[in-house]
Amino acid sequence: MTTEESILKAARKVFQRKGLEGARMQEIADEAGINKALLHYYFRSKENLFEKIFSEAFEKMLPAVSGYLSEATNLRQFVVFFIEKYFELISEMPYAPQFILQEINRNPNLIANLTGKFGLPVELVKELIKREADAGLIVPIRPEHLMINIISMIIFPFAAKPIIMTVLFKNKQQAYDEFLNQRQAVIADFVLAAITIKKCDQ
Amino acid sequence: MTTEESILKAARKVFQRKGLEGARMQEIADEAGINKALLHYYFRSKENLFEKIFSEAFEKMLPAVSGYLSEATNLRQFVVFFIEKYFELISEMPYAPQFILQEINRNPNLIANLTGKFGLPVELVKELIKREADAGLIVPIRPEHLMINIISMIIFPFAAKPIIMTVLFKNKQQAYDEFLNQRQAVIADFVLAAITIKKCDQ
DNA sequence: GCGTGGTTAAACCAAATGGTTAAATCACGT
DNA sequence: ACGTGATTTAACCATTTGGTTTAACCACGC
Repeated sequence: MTTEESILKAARKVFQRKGLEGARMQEIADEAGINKALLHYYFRSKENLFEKIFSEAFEKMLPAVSGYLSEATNLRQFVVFFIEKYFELISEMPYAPQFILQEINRNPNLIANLTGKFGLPVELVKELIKREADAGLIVPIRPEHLMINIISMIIFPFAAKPIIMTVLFKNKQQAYDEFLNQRQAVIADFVLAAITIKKCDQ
Repeated sequence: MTTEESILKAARKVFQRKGLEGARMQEIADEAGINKALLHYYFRSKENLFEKIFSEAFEKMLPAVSGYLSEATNLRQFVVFFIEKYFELISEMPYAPQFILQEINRNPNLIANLTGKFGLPVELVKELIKREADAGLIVPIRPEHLMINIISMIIFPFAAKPIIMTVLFKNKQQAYDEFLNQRQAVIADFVLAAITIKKCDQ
């Protein structure tokens, strides 16, 4: 691992836990196993480094999903595939959502710089919903609600990990990890059950 | 409104948007329409003021719900009532969840001071689920997953407001507010549809 | 009128922090 | 051996920021 990589790794960790204002350059240097001078030798300023970490996280979290989804031919397929992909994504960067939300909350301008570059496949979902609702296969639901429902159920337990672990699992790390692992399947079942109209062909 | 109240109101606003480290005492004073000297005259230190705002938010968000829920006699009732109450709560303090999550993420010790004072009605839900699943009324589901699913779908759209408003609603405040208003009913329908087993008595 | 407590203004202090600098060292290929 | 870029050390600077202090002011009830 090059020095630059270890700096970025350290910056990711510190920024994502503490936020821009809470992070200390010294802490990032320590975490990277180098000193402050070298840190500035690589990345001139805190803002500079932060901007790299933030946009990296932002770009990874949003558009990654929408890309390979156009293939879905029915809603069930879409839902299962979407949940699978998004779960993979967030498992790799569990702190990113909380980090992004906090920083945008603190400085809404951050969103302006990145707007337009991304999107959710609302149009596709809208079409799938319309077609299958007309065919009596699923309950009609606004695509925005469906998407947000799914994303909420995936992201929130990662963002709220410390609280949930305390309130629901007596701080047992293992019990919580097991809980998280179950969720991909649980959410898929939950969503499909919620939107599917069951046939009564008895 | 007394000076103390206006300080607390200002502190709530600034702390919840910027976090402990991002907040400036001067900004809180300005927001309250007073000067820094008076701010310290009322609340000796930043930590002191922050602690008040944080534990206030924390205590309001968690246990408020679990109290008046023991009355529920069936799961449907519980779900509807829980969603209604939690929605009321969060509508009054939409920034609280994001704030709490961020601060706990930054300093996990914050959770230790408050542990044990609260809880979610998992036992009650577990009983209701068991009874009605045995009776073939609902799909069996771990109570923890059900609770987290519901809470996720309620909280997340508030926490992610700026992003969702941009990605899904072209920054139209009105469209987003309308979306949020729909969610109480949408979530209730969604959850009930997900857990209910429909009778085929044709 | 007078004291008391809320309030302001402005200057001030000490600590923390982002950032710089200078000199020395180290590792490496040439 | 030499040079170059990476790295360290340590001191240093300027700014920000939480917090204090002092004096004056104001409104109020007694």
